[in-house]
Amino acid sequence: MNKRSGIESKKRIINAALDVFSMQGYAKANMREIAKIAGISIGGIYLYFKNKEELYKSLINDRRRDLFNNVAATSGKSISATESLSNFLTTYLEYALKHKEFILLHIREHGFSFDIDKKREFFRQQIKPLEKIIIKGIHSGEFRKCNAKDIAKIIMASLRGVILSMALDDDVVITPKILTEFILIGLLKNGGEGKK
Amino acid sequence: MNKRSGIESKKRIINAALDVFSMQGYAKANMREIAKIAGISIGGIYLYFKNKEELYKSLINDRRRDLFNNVAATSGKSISATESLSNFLTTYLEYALKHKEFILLHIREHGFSFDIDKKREFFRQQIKPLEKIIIKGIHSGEFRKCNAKDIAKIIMASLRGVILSMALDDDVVITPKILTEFILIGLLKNGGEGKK
DNA sequence: GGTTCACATGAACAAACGTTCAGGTATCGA
DNA sequence: TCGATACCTGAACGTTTGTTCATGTGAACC
Repeated sequence: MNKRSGIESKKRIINAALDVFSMQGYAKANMREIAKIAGISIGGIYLYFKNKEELYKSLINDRRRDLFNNVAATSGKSISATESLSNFLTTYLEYALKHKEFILLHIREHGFSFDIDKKREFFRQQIKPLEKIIIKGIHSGEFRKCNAKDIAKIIMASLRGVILSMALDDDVVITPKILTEFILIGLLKNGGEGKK
Repeated sequence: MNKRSGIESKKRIINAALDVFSMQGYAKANMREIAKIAGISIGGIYLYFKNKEELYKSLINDRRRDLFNNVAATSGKSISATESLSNFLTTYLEYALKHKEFILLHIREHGFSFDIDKKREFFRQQIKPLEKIIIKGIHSGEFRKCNAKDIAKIIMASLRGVILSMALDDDVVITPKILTEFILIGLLKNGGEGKK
């Protein structure tokens, strides 16, 4: 084999691992296949990662940070709560479409494998900005009065479901626009003004 | 060991398998553990199921039929589309809470393991009644004009996400009532009457 | 040329897995 | 008591897996 830089080899391994882990799940994924796809020998992987678990964790943490930065980058800019919400949803959906493999992996393995605490923390941090947007919207009079915490949970859960469905089924396409609209105005014709 | 009826043994195996599969996922689940929990020997399992895959499939198919019957039982009764929708959501949420293990298993393994076609068919059949409800609501004037297919997809995806979140996080509790309300009236204060 | 260093290899090992099978046991009708 | 039947056992087998390690190779410096 050609001589390569350590950095390049590591990158190759990470990419291959992301492929294999997301296609097969952690348990079924096998180091030999990752090595093959990365164009390196089995032993080679262990030069860069202590073991399978470390490889997996490293992967997940990288991507999490990435997603988090993406969301942070688009928040705080917009003026109205409606706009903020739209941006929030759009950022997530677009990121998810770009990184299907990561999404699949993350949802598949969430709550089962190691590092559960980190995962819960991650999700909690995802909800926080959403809750803020809703509170802002209520205060500004854009949104109806509601329990911001509950609604944030519902929206986050729905978003997860939408992303999951799109990642799983190629023929499920839900645009940020139509999702935002649905979340904003609901189904009823008269906007449910009879309710509190 | 005590002598048991074949039927009882089979039941024990199915229950144990559901536990183990949903906790560990298909790949990591191991026959010896299932046997232990079921209170039978490894060899014993193979008296009732050809192999691991058949055991898994049998499990999944049983539960799917069960859920399907549940949904079918509560549809068609109600009068207004709003009521129908509420029933639909409630049935799913309640079933999901009762059978967390199955839900976890189903979502975890969807699109990855064998029998993918059956799974897609299952999801398509889930969406159909929902779409009908929406069309009914539009015709009756209860719901705003919208693309019923798209909205059905969004609602189904959201429902999946809500169920997933509740199954994964014990502290995420979303009642059918609050979910229904949210889907019906959305977030905006004025119901978005400016939109088409 | 010799030495050092970073990078790479894949046979070998131990553990864990799904599955098989030769045999064992309780129950019951004859 | 004697099969016959239904139910059950777990050692054994072959395979696959994660991981290790003795060994190899090319480039850079002296």
